[in-house]
Amino acid sequence: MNITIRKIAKDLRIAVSTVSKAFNDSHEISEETKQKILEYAASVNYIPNPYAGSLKNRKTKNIAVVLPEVADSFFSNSINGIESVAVTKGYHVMVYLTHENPARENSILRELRSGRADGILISVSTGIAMDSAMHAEVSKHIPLIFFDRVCEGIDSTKVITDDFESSYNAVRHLILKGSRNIAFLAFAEEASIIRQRLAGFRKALLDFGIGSDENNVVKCSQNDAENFILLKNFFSCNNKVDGVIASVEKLAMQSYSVCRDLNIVIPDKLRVVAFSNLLTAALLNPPLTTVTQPAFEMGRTAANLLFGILENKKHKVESIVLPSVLYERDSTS
Amino acid sequence: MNITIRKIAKDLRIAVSTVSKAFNDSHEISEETKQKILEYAASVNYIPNPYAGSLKNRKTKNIAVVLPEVADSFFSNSINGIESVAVTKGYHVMVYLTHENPARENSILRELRSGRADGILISVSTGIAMDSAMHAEVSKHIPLIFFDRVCEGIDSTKVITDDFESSYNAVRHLILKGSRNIAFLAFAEEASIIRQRLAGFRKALLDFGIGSDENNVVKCSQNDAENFILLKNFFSCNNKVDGVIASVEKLAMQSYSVCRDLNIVIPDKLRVVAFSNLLTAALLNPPLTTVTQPAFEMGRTAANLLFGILENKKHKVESIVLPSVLYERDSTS
DNA sequence: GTGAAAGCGCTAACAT
DNA sequence: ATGTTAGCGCTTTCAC
Repeated sequence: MNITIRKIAKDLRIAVSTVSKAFNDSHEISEETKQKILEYAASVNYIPNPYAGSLKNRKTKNIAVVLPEVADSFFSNSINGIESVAVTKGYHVMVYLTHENPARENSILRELRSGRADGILISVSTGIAMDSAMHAEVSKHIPLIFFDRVCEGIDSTKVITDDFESSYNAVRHLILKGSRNIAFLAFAEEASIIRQRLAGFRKALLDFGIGSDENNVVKCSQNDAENFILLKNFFSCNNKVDGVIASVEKLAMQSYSVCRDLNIVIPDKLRVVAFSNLLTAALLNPPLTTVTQPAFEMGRTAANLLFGILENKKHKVESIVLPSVLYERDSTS
Repeated sequence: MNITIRKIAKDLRIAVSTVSKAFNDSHEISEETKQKILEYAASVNYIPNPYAGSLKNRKTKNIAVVLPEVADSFFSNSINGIESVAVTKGYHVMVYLTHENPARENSILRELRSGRADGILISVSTGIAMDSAMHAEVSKHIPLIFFDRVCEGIDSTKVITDDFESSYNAVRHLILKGSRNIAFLAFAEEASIIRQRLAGFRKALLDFGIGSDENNVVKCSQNDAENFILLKNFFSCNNKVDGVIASVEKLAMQSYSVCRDLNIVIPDKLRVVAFSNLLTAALLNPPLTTVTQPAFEMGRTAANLLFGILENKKHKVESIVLPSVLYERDSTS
């Protein structure tokens, strides 16, 4: 059996409440007994059960991080950001993966209403409506903060990046480098980030008078194999396309593979810029120009916001925008 | 206030124990009342508090995954493997990052004795002794399974890969391709995996009569900036080196950067093979030959083993070895 | 088949 | 300053 507060009390012949108060550093306990208790506890290696107290004060010191996936440099770095502040606040991080499956995401959120964690940090998967009833409902019961991929229609705190502007800038960059026929590889148009990036793309085409050809928006799917074929077809059949915006990392990788197969030389024949946090971007062949999201900072900011809410209950809904940065490399030279 | 079992009992004018039993599908409850209770519960959206029961039966349905880092393709993929089985078993995954800091790792393990999670899956950080007292102690109190980076001296279940053999094979591969002066970039020699990989390296040099020159083992540090300088010096000063084994992904990336700076052409002047799970390995310049660990499977296997222990208490200590595979690419052609 | 009551480990009134 | 007691939400004997 584990050692409990009650056992300590018995061993020391004092009341459990005294022991409890000693641990909570209550001022109504004499320094002397406090010391005695702490020392004894340390000697028997006492570690409080975190969930016993949680029953009363409903604080587990756990937070849930809900993500589409983890094997992705954006998400893994945002976990780093979240963890960096969780550690300092004494919180524990639970990770939930939705694998871009709305049904799975909903069931995770439903479960999270149980009180398993005190708050939620979420980046919604594609297919989740911008006013998802489940997300709205859950956020009413437990502090929930969206980051990166948000439900725009729900009035909850959000931490996002300037997708519209950075997409606009990426397109302008391609145009300045000489591209005139630019394609946008859209991953799941329902996602907030993709909508924004697509809007920035269209606005740039318009502003620079390149003409927005709807055919230049390639609607990709969730399936890697399908996308590969899709992209192969697209690039084979549209050889006037001389610039491409990959709206997510995966699509950039696939574009590289496809171009290699098709002997399309980047950037000579096709310039590529991708929304990506890949550490290896500079080592690719050719080095990849990226729009890089402040993943770590977004995670850190979202976590800070959540702990602010958790610690003093006052929930001022806010929307924070952290800028992405364009790293110019050889794929657009 | 949240809806509880007690409220349901009151609303339905029955005893709490009856409600509890209904949820646990007890046979001593009539189908009729069971139905009534379940329906009512669903209608009011009842979700049991997971930690209330945990006080009695000490089962939280949480497992802790302790890792050196998460922004690494091996670890993120092993999380995927772990999650894939946790989901089917109804377990929740808590992620702890040690950042290769033994002190941090020990404090995490200490905390984990609190009962916050039912079991632990851990890949130890460098600097942790192979017979770490803390790890040994914790594993006596709570099911703990090592994966990949283990404490060899502790008698606990482990899931590893064939580091010695795959390292040996990687060296042989370099030799067959023509390399005669092979260096080993060692990341933290204390780590179990590095020791094994180093041993495989030395054995191969011996077997093929290439002569093991201790100077060819570069002891790298945890610090990226330091390593960059270290490697730059090494490659500048040792231009007879014509093959290199990067014992971890990071060191491969740094070698690529260094070679680019030094105008060392891979593989003409230097062949490179790296222990790595990088998805982009094939897209690098040049495509990188890798020894790839079965990350997903290792996570999945470790999790299955843990749930086995958790579910029927019988703990037969075992050591499972899953093979890595060598992907030959242009960096060693 | 259903209910009453004790108790899991802890906190927080409320005494003393 | 210290002790008593009543829960938190649930499970689990043990009665009925």
